Amino acid sequence: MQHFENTVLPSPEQLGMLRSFTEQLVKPSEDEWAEFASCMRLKHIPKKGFFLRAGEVCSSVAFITRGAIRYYHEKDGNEYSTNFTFENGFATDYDSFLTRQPSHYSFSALEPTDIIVFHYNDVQSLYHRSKLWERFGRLIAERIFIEVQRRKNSLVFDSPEEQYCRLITDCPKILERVPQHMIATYLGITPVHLSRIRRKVAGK
Amino acid sequence: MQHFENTVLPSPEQLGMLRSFTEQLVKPSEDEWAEFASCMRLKHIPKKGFFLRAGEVCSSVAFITRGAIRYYHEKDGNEYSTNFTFENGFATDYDSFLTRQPSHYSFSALEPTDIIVFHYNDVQSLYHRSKLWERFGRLIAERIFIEVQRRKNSLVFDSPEEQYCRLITDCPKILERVPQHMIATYLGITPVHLSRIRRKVAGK
DNA sequence: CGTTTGCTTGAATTCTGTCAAAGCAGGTGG
DNA sequence: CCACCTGCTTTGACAGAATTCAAGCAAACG
Repeated sequence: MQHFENTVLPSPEQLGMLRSFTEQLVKPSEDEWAEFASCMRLKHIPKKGFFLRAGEVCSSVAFITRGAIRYYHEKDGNEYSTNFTFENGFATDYDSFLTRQPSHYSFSALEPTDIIVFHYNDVQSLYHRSKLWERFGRLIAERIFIEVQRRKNSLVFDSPEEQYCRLITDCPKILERVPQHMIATYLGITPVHLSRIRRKVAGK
Repeated sequence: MQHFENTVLPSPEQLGMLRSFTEQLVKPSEDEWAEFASCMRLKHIPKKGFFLRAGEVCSSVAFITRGAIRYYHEKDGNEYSTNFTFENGFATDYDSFLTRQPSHYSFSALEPTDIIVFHYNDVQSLYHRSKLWERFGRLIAERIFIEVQRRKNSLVFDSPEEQYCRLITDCPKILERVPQHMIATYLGITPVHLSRIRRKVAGK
């Protein structure tokens, strides 16, 4: 199997970011950490480059050490953004990753982006060999479940205006680093409508 | 801690349902299964009774052996249904269960319902003691993640009419066993609008 | 039988999208 | 330095979609 990533190791700084993140959930021993680290591959994605294109099976999970990745779906010639992930977050189509089905989504970099990549077979192998990494996998799955469920419910219960206001307080990174027309489709509305909502909210 | 469940054991039939479900994901030994079974508590919920009320912390996970449970959210005096679970499914506010925060949702029985209940401490104890149940927890979390993510994306990308048509084929149980006005809020629309969609779809 | 509950329908209102045009900034080349 | 792109946001006018309110029906139930 051919990998296009660099084979160089993550820098100490990059490793530190991932280790801090990981240790919020589990406390690996040095051996366990070494096992985890042996699965890492470094990759750089230039601005507007792709981590995944719709139609491909998502064969890896990426931890972002720098930059931002946007998830989007194409329909009728338009692009609908479904999520954004920044440094210190994981980017993947976990559905496609787990089910080995082609993804309906594309992932492209909004900024020059550095990621640490874990391939499917390596992840499954970690799960099988180690109770600790099995546990880590559970905690990650629980975490992203909660995230997507909260967002789903917000889409149903909250008006676009409420969602936008919540974004201002909960997730200012998105407002600062993502073009407005992408935020609009993320909220399920048109860029035109978001513009009007902003005017209305600003006038308060 | 006081439990209101019966202390009687599940019937062989109920146990069989849960075991079949479980063995789709993991293959427990007899000892492991016994450990699992020791955590079970039986409970009956009458029609219109509650499994959980908004404001309470969800302290358990329920496997439904008979009946149907509806999840809903109250806002501005209206009820918005977010999910329905039937026999052979798990019912819980997994967000509240995991985070130990009060739930924003109520769970009530649409029909007389029998459930097998697992309490938080027992579940966590299973996770800690056994790699197999840790794995089971991961697979369950992955499964419900995929389910809620697909539903979220359907809410954004599909028109109410498309969603309704999909429901007809993918989930006829809901149409047969859930009142229409609850389905409407589940689809993010008003009962009036769903009625009009039905007329339109029927005319084809 | 009368009441309740839930579904349908019509009319008026509000919300949201479409289309087209204009503004605004940053970047580039002359 | 300026003129001109180009990509993004804002605005206005209009059309279509969805909600609200209110009335009418039908089936289910005590």
